[in-house]
Amino acid sequence: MEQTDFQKSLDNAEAQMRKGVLEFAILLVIAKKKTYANEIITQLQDVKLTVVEGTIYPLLSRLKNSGLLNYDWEESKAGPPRKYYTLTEKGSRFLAGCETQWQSLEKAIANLKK
Amino acid sequence: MEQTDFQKSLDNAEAQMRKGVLEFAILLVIAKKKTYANEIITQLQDVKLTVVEGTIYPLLSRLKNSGLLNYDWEESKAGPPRKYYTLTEKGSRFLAGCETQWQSLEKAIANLKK
DNA sequence: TAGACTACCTTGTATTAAAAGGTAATATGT
DNA sequence: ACATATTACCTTTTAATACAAGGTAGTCTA
Repeated sequence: MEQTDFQKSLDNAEAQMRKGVLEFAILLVIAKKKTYANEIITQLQDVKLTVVEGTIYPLLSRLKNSGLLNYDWEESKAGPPRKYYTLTEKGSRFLAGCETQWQSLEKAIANLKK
Repeated sequence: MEQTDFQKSLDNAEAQMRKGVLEFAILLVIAKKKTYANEIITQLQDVKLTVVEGTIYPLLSRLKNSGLLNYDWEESKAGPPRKYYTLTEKGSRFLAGCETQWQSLEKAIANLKK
């Protein structure tokens, strides 16, 4: 019971950290190559960043509406058509900004440990 | 107007990242030496992690209620008494868990860049 | 003794991740 | 050809929480 609560708090802390970089992580995935929602989820899973559909769809829409992403429909050989997302020029600039912020965050944590 | 929106989005992304590590950052500060709310705010400010009172008080209470922190009142030479926080044994274990998660997050981002 | 300063805390609001549920297109097995 | 499974899209509701704003009280100084 005690251990369970502790683990729950730790899981929550992990979730908080993950949330913080989610947008950044998604942009990194799309920057590498055009992809669609389910593939992004898999890619993030591979680096231990679990995200679910209910999270990613609204987020992709938000990024699209902000002009950071574009998409085009593409047929699939094994299922319904997919929305393939790419970065816009604005999205690339935004990603660059995120990288800077990420570095500054890494520096901040490193400094706090000193 | 365009530039303003862009900057707003970036600021938002920065805020998200900051939020994600806030709890971790606060624990790191307290781990170094016992401190009180306003001093924590200053310390975080010094490493470019801006936090305000309305954020930190509820958070400290939460951590206290979870058994991760303790506090004791101490007189001040220049103002009202202060609540000095320290890590409990459980808090130390929790912090260790956070460090592990942070490292795994750094690894995740590094992998996504490859 | 009035004002400034420092410290504590609470309430209301907005954002947003995640849970849960829903629609539709294609493929597969019988 | 029809039912089922799979893959893909999306929306609605809920809960957590950072921050803005506002409030109380102790201490110091002029």
